[in-house]
Amino acid sequence: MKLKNSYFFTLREDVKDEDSASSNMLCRAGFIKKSSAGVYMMLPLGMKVMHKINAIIRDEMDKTGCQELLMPALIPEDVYIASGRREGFGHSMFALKDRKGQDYVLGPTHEELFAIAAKMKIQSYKDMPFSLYQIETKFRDEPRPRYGLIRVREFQMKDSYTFDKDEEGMDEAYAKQFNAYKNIMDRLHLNYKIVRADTGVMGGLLSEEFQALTPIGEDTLVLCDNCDYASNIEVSPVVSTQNTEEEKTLEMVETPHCKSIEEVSEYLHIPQNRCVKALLMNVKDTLTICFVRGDRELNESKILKLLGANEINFADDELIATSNAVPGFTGPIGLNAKIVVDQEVLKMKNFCCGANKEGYHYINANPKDFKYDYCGDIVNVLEGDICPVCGGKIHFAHGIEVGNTFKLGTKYSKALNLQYLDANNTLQYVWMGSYGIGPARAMAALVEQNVDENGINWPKDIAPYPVAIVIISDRDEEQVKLGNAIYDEFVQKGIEPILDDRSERPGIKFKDMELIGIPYRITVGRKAKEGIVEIKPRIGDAIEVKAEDAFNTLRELLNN
RNA sequence: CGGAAUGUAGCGCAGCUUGGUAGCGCACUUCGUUAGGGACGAAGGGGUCGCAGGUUCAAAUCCUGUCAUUCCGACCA
Repeated sequence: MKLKNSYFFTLREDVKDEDSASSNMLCRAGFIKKSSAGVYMMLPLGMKVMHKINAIIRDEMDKTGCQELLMPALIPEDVYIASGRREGFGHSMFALKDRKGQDYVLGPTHEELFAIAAKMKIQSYKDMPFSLYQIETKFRDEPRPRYGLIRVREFQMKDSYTFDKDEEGMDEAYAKQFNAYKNIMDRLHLNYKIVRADTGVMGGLLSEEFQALTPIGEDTLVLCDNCDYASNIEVSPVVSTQNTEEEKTLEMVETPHCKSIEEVSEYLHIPQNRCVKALLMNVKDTLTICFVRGDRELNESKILKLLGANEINFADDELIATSNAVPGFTGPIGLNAKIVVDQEVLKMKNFCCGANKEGYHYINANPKDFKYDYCGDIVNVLEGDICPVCGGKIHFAHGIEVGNTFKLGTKYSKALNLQYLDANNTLQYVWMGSYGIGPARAMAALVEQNVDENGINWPKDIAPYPVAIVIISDRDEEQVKLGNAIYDEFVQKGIEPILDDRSERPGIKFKDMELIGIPYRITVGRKAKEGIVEIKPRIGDAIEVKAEDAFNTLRELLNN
């Protein structure tokens, strides 16, 4: 690309309304531009990077024997009603009507259509295994788009689907895809962790996430100091220990105006982890009161799973009035409401909890003092908790979910009646897996991991162009001639460079190439007449080479 | 969906309290000087002040409504 006569611009100042290093830099460097909330234009430089990322993804998918196709984005709503997911996605689905009044949605993910496609092919067990993928635009009406390309409402996703006749086959297909995902992450040079995760709205048997590590990541990852345990906090089990001290006598004490657990803890000089707090929730319009250790927080996925519910909210005053609970002083003893107790609470002794009486708490409460309806692990782990695998200590990290793999089992084949005849001539359901990667998220995550005060620092294979040839002065004929000659040689030999042939001062050209993150710069300057140019990496010192050696030297640098 | 804020030139902002010729920096155009790390001088071009309604002789400014964007929550692959 020759910059003169190209669509190329950079911004000197930070961009308002961009809230992360990656989105700010990508906007300043002219890769992307926000169009509306959570919707971006992908500009030419951004497209270059997307193509490189997608090429790696396609290569690894093709290697597993996965075949590429393309599904529509515009899909009749019925398809999702049939699978039972229309309700599950709810408002996060973009919905519209055609001129005849027919209901359509814009696809948020495509299990249904792939199952329908599979139906056209699968009749017998001999028709499997096979796998399909696409790179397509997905639409999800996120309540709160954020962090540039990281949480958006319209985005490209590579999604693949595997079809097998039994669980064993699915496991094998999963392993192949999983391995391809590892290769993709490695080739993208992402710093990532693979963690166990909740299956969420996808359903199924197993979900693992490929998480790019960065402090702005929206997911909390639970890692062990000692072993390689790695899990998304939403499914990390809490390992609790039985308190063995002797039970004391239950006693009601005055705690005037102490509503929060912090206030109670401070007033009574009892640490928060020796208190039990109440969370007054609304589950299916029933007041559901959860009791957890004072310093814990409720884990939404865990409690929904325990109760078999889809949604949980805080209870309103009206709902609270259906019981004798006193907000701020709610305790499990003598409480007439649906009670869910965290398993850890049952191992506590002589704890403090609300007395269901304004201004009073109990001390020395014990599990034998109250009844409950449900018990389970319903809280988040904390840093310093015990690793469920090795007993070591756990710590947190934050990640961006770049990829996700699911063993779906027969959930969708059952919903959509995807069956085959086995060797005994009986109908069986197909076993499916689904696998997603967000290429633009990967791009944003890469920038988050590779950015400094001068701009982006792309990995060599991902950069929009691996090298920029900078002509110091466009009024120096020899420089212009040599710069163009080197450019032509590179193009002819298969490396596509940028040629900065603009009439700008050198400083501007250097700054721009650093901002957009070109890994190497060939500077054609004052020694051009001697046939000597400089090669400078994005970070590091320049070397001088003869112009005729520039290509080979650079190829070496790119390959090492 | 709750709480808060902001919409003024391509980008970043001031002006609004106290109504009276629409401004600054960057970017852009022309000329000159400059030329290996975001130059300097001079002269210029560019804006339905988010939109609609109201008050007023007069509205970027005051009032009402509305839309959009952002932040904190809730929510979320």
